[in-house]
Amino acid sequence: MNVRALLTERFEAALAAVLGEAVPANVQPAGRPEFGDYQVNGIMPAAKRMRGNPRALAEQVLARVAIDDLVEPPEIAGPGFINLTLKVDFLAETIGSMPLLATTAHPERIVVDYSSPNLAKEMHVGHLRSTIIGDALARLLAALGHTVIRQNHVGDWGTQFGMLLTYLDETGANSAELADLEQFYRAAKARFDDDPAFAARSRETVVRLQQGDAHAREAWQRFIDVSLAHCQAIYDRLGVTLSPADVYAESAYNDALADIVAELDRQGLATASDGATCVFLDEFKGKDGEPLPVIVQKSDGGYLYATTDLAAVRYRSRTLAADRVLYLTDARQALHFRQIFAVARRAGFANPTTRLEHMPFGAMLGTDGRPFRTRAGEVVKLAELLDEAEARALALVAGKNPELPEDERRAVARAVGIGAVKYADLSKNRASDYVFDWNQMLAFEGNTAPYLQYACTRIQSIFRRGEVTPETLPVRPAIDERAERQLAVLLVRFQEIVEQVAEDGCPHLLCGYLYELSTAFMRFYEACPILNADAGVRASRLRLCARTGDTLRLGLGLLGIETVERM
RNA sequence: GCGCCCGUAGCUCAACAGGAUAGAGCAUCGGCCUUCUAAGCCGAGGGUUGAAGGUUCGAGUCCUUCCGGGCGCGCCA
Repeated sequence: MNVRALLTERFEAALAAVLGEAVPANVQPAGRPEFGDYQVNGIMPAAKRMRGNPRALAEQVLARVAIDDLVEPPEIAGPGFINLTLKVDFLAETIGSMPLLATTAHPERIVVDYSSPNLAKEMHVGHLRSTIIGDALARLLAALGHTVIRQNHVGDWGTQFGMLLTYLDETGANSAELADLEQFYRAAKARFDDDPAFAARSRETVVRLQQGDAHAREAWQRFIDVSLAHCQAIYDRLGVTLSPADVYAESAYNDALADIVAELDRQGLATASDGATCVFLDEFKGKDGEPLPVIVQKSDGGYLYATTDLAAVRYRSRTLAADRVLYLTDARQALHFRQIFAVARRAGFANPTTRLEHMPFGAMLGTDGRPFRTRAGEVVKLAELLDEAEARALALVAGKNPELPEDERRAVARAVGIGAVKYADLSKNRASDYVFDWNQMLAFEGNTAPYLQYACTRIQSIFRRGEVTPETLPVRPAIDERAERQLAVLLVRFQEIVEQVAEDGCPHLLCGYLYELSTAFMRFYEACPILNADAGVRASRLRLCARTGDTLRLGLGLLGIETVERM
């Protein structure tokens, strides 16, 4: 149940009845404990528009609003806030009988375009954000009952493939030698830069490849297969839900590109400019107000990523029948996607009802605050990052809990290490730049995955020790102590947080919530004896534990983070 | 030059639609393990939210100017 939405609905109905028009109630979680659990902030702006007295309006609204099943008698505070305190009965009933997460009444078909590495190179830290944030959103949207279509738009067709295939051809490299893609890429690049004849052959190879030359295609396929296998190994290790079936590569759009340009031309949107084919839209101006082009075909006849992205929009909107398409890419591509979406709308490649949303994320910075540049030899491969994370976690687990058997210790280290890496990324607002810092990422304290995982194990441990199964517990908890109440109020907020993340695409909100929930649980755990309490209280507190554990596990699950029995 | 994003405690980050006294973690200092896992809990210090104006009952949030950083701007993706 979405408590915030419920309160908003009730207050907006009352506001509409009083004012005769719809105005936002702006219900938010209360900023301070003394203000209750939620506060209504919409009275003051509404009163201002009506040139009325906010407190008087608040009284009128309170006379009309039907909320006594949910909250204690509300208070009007300050210039016109309404403070709401949830009834203990409502908290107990919600925790006792409402599902953790209700599915949406309006399921949609949602394409999530994420990860999308370039297959010319091995995956590195630069691919982390798209992969991890995208996967969390895909899981979360699916859990809300939407139909999620994952699209891994891998780069398998760029000009650098000419260089790689030519080098592959010349060296006759086998699969084992290809295993280190990074090394292979560097060697090919060095050759390309040093040897003009090799560079020329590379460019010819691109042309042959795009013409469908059998030999070139065979070598290309061999290379792609190796590279994709690398990616899949990383996905499996990360616990990312992408599979080979989700790969829909750039090359898949090849056959549509000519038609995209032809269609733009047919509609009079295409303009020849310096030999290239461009689309100019009024809303995009460059310096001195001169129009900014979207180039869809080069002067040599080749197509560009803009063309491919337009074809992808059309495929997703028409063929996949998406209601919504989410693009998880670098913020640097913001202008590109604004242009693509605008052109796609104008040309009718996207149905008018399809929502196209770029969900950008910030740049990768080093600890010095400078942009994290991928100079040759300085990229951190994802595989190495994950090795390091697991090794650090293993050392920590061994120190903290030496009694754990070897195999379990390894499993815990994996969950903790991988979880820490994913959570470090998920817990930060994706719009901000991202400081890549080993120590920060692998510090297992505070708002981190291990803290949340630890809270889960504490709960598990209580049930083990008490030899209690949650099914035997009473449905409704009694909520008497302050720590119990604070925990309960957070527990009933889960639905509203998940729905907000689904809307905004910001998993850090869910992270913040889960962390807050965990700290509330830790305080409850310190303040309220559970197993040693009298039978009635004990059962009630175990019910709160069970609900907290279920919420944490589900929440972490939506983020793609594993939990363990003990650690 | 034009445009987009960013600037919050020493560091890394929050602050949800303009709401009430800007919050966490790390680091620093001080407490708490003979009772459910101390990866924990409790407490202390630490801020002119880059600067200056403006809008209003109220601004970290909106507007203007400036400073500082990042990125983008015709045939790479």
